[in-house]
Amino acid sequence: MTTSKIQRELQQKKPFATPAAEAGVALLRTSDLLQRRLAATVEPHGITVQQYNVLRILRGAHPEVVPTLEIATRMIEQAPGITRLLDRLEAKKLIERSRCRLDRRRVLCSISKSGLALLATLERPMSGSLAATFAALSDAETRSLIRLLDALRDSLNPESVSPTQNSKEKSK
Amino acid sequence: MTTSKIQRELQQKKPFATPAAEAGVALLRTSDLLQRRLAATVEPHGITVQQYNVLRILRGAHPEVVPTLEIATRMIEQAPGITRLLDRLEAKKLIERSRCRLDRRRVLCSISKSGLALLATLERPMSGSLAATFAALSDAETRSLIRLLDALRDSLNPESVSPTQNSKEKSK
DNA sequence: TTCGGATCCTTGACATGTCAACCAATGACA
DNA sequence: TGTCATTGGTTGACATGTCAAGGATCCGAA
Repeated sequence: MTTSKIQRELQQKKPFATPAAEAGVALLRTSDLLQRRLAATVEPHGITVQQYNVLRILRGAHPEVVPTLEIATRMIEQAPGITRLLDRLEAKKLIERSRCRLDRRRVLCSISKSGLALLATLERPMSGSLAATFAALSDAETRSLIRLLDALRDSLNPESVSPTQNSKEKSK
Repeated sequence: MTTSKIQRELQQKKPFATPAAEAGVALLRTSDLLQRRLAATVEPHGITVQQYNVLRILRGAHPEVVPTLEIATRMIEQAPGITRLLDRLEAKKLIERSRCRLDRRRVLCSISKSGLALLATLERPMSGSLAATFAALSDAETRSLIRLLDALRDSLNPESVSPTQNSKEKSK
């Protein structure tokens, strides 16, 4: 075909210069759409996708607790965002926070009973949204997609960013 | 392998329930990383990736002009976000806006000379970042990825959202 | 020609994310 | 035991996105 699907979606006149450019746009756009679908799924329950992810992390660790910055690492986000995200979750009583006794700098987080209940409620809708989305692909295709994305993340790791990328010096 | 790559990245204890769940997380996470890399690429030049995309759209139409809502459609965003995004671009003198004479409700946007110059400057760094990212994949793999993502977007289109998804009525 | 409903944005209020700067606690070393 | 860099988090200022509501304009029918 002469015009690609994504090109039509964007009503773009000119074709992409490289396959990489097209794949990049396709990746960002597809992810954005998925993000929106998932957001629409959790939104009626008063949380965002990010908040949902934090709850999942905390449930995964349950009954152990997780320090704030470890959550930040597992999400991709910066710490300040996590602090406030946790503030909101705590305000909704979906998590609990307490200072670590051994190291009083640390704040330990854990999921509350209602947090667990909310996750249970969201289980079906969320896996339904995912299933509906990936119904477009066969199992083999889904696994293939996973493999390709895994390879991409390898070259996207902060460490492997080429020198020309970095405008800011991070030396000590 | 018993534990997937993404599972290790998230330091997740439990394996994914379904391939769809794993693929969903992989998609969102990979896209987020790409988004960050691209953001780091344009940031030294004082714009965001979204602003860059708007400039690309306007350059694509140049010398024709584009009404605000058409930009909103091509980006995935809602209109209010676009208005303010355009405000910032106009403040930086990268675009120009004017009322349409035939239909005074419309605001027509076009890229300015310095907008074009900025895009020219960003050409190399941006395609470099994309190339570096997709260097991890062969051409055939990149095309395969594009195809899989295209298929996903088909089932992610707002129209094809299953009824149970929609909490809000959108009937007229 | 004038009224009412659509269309195209824009504005206000608010959620959330980022960077820079800060505070508090820890831990190592003099 | 005092000092000081490091670590873990929080706060402030600001950018950007969302939803709801509000102009302004257009258009078609009475």
